[in-house]
Amino acid sequence: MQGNKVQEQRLEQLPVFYMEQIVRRYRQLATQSLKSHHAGVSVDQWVVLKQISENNGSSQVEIGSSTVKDAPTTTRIIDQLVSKNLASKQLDPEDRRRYMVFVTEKGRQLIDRLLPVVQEYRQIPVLGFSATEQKQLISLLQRMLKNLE
Amino acid sequence: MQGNKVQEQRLEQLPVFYMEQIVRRYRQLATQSLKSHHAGVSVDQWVVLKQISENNGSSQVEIGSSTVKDAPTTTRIIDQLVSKNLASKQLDPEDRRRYMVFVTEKGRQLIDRLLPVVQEYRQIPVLGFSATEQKQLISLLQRMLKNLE
DNA sequence: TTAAAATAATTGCAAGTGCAAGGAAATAAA
DNA sequence: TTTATTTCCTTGCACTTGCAATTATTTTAA
Repeated sequence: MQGNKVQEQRLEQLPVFYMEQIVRRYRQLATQSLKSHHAGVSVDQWVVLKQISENNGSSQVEIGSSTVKDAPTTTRIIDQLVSKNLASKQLDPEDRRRYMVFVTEKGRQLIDRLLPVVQEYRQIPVLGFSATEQKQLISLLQRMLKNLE
Repeated sequence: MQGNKVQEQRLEQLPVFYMEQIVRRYRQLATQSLKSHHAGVSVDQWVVLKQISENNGSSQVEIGSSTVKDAPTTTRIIDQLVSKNLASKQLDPEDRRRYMVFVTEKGRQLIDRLLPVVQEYRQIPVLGFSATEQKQLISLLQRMLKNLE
């Protein structure tokens, strides 16, 4: 029976299988690290806050596209930052559909304080990787992403 | 000001940044593919169902550990499969804490029907990858995972 | 000028996930 | 035996996320 059996494929041979675990554990690690430093922000909030600071005054869609999050998610995260007084929104007078998003002074201070913390846990997954290996990895990942577009 | 500025790190240099996108798009692709073939099961349900079929009669913790999902998630997915008549649970008479999980005939038929579909979309992310590159990738991912343990 | 289409942001909802807590049964220790 | 610990599974809750629908505004086309 089943003479034409398709070749079996184990989960352990699927890159995505590992990636799911890596992403999950990495997020746990990051969450934990932020918490232990009393960051007061989640991983996503951190990423968006940092991105705002690098594009101060840009719109929510711009923030969203640079962090690769959809519009509703971006809205919600920014609102969380605003309610924590780390960011502020201001209607763009030249296009009243848009909000210009800014980092507050408190937000900037938080960034300065957390930057070294973040830099540190970001290195953990690639501990022991040579520069070449890191580039290789990134390149492979970019190709995968392209395949999925 | 800020003379000792930490070296900036762009999101585009973070492997995890790509992995999140890859995982997300891959899941979308898989979901869509299953739906277009009227699978009637989600991606996670598929993975668990397949895993059950390869370890017929094993307990939920065993299923969970082989798919790397936690106990509550495993319970819920299995219950979904049971309610769809694709799997069945049966108390282990020798250890009445455990349930032995089985694939039903309907479940087995579904697996046979979906296997080629799944095999196909699983190849998409690594299209154009040589065997060597795939091995390299897996190896790098395994090292990352180890770093995170 | 008016109508249609596109864009920015928001809201609501269904579904999934992680985590903590709890119940039942088995095992180990007292 | 009795008690304590461990294991397997389940339940509840808070939180996130993807998706569809909606509003307000701007841009394009008629």
